Amino acid sequence: MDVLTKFLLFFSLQQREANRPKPKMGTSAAVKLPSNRSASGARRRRTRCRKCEACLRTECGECHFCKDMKKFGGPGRMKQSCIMRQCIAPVLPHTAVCVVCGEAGKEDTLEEEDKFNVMLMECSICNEIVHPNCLKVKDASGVVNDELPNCWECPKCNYAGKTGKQKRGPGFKYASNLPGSLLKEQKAVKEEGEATSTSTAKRKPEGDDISRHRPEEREPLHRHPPVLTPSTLPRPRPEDKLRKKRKLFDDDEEEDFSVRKKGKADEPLPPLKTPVLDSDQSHCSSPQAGPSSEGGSEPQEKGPRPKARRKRRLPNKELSKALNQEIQKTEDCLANENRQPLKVEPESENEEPKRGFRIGSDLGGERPHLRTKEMNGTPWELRHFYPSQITPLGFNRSSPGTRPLPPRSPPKCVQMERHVIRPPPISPPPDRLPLVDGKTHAVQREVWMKLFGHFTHKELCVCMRVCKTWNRWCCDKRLWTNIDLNRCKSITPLMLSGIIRRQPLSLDLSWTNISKKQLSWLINRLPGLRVLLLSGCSWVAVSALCTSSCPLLRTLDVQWVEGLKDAQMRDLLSPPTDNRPGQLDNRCKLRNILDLRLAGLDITDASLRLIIRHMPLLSRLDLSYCNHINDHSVNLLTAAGTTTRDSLTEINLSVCNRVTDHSLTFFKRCGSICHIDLRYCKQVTKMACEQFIAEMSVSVQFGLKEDKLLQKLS
DNA sequence: GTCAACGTCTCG
DNA sequence: CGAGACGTTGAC
Repeated sequence: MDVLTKFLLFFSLQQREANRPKPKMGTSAAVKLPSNRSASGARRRRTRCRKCEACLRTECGECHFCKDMKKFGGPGRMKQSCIMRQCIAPVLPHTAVCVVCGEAGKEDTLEEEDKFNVMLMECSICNEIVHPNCLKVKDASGVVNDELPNCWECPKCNYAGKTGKQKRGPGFKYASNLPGSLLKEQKAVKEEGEATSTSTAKRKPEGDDISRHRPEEREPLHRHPPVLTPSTLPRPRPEDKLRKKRKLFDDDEEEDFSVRKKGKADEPLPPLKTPVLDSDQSHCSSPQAGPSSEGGSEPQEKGPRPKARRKRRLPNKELSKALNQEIQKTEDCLANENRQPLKVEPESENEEPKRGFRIGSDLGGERPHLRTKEMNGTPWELRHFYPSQITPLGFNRSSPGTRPLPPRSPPKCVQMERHVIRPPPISPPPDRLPLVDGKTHAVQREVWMKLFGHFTHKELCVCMRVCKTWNRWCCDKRLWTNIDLNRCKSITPLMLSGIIRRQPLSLDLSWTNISKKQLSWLINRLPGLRVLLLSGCSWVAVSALCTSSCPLLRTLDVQWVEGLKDAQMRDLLSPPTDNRPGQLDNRCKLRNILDLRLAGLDITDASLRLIIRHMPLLSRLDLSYCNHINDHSVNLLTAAGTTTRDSLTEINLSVCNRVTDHSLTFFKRCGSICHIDLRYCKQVTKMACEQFIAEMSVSVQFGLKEDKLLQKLS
């Protein structure tokens, strides 16, 4: 598609957004909040949008929360939504009404441009829900938070200079579930990015603000419509995301165009502006407010929000790098994005002058999902705090805060850490590529898919930046069944998010520095994972498997894991010790393992006994370079009554110097053995191997593929 | 009234 | 600080 086409697409998306159905508002009967709940007023609980991909999914039945549900045999105590169904854009309840006029939102009755003033907006700081039109304070401007539908920082709070944190009432949840490490990392990442983005972030808001603010009061002037220039095209940048508005309700999954802000120097491409901006306002429909910036933690910081751009350190590998980039960009776009400021805040000067941020924001609106919630329902904060940053794939994006802060100090934002998890898209991707003229490209998706199937992951990441449709297509699980991050030094939150989005069947994290929390977080969100390669990782990280569930895991590679010995194997293989009601599953979490790779570990027969006991389906076992493995170990594995005796088809004992010829006699008992690797076993002789072949020939024909490498012939 | 699950509290 | 528990809200 050419740029123009993309833009057109963008516009159409915006329009859609504008037209998207709004939640019905309840009647005035709805609960009313205390009129003065200003700062601490109780917040209305939000409810599912019922339209996002997450809401449309069925429960996975495998996540932690599903397992707690009575319907899945759990105790039902946790009362939490399935992880995969956590709403991306929770809406105000139907019963919500304006604290001023007592009426529900009326956005359905107006055109896009006017909707904003008549829709209910919840202040993320004081929690007040009002129609912007009902506010008396006209001078001040509110800052819309795109991350969450109908959310903003109301003019009063803005004017007061409150920061989200300060103001934030008790209602804002934090993503307490997220792995701290992830968060931290993200944070770090963000900060890096933010440093650069600080100004931007704020700006955005500003720009946005301007545009968004009540039309009447303020002129749309502020907003500068982004100029589209061919060059500007769509690469989604982080910031863009920020800016984008999210379409809250849209079903589209990924959107992708991102517009660039004009002024970013960073951008590779010249900044674009979208002409459409104005229309963006319409986006407001789901304005979100969030204390944007506030990362919550420090009020001050808000000001200088980091720019959206993230500069994260990229992993060494190209793929990881590409993945990261792709994630960032794409997701930005996708993600819903950014908050849009309604008006310009009184802000600080530091910030950049309002630029036409909005541009980006508009675009951004496309994806609702982005706003996914966090686990346990803490998504809000994320959104509020980092509206822009939150993206499905990448948690962190540094997004600018809504409000500009004075100091540029790097934001610490504690809250920034929170991150939103966006479930993989559930809606079917478009079958054809939309063209500028409204028609579609003749070549169907499946044909493109065949083409994409020949690309490397790195190339796919590049393709994902081309346009929204390609983004969607290139994210197809079929193209990412195996994600290889082997030896990628830095596993970033964005990468983790990207992995979740792609739901690979096989994941190679070998020789990475992944942390326990990251791995735990990841595993819990990859219920369909079949192959997990963790060789060379630390035991601390691998220990995440002790508490995480990966029911379909078939292949586990923990070779050369530092610190993994018998005691650790026990922790890994032992069933959960929690016998409280509801914790019914006391079977080994790795009971379905078929292929276990333990090369280079200091394990003894104690571990083998556990393996025999807990892995009844074990077919392939790699014990190479295990110095404690000896003939007795082989005897155990092949003893009468053990499941491994019949299930083992391949065993690797190469470089096990304590194994002798005697082990070969034990293997004769194995009914299914097809491959025995005894290479470099000093105490195994070629003669013994030949004798084994001769004796087995009665029933099974073996051959020596290499010296001391026995393989069944056939 | 029932069911789902949000958001906060509590405990380890 | 994170995970779990649970009161309560919101939808139907």
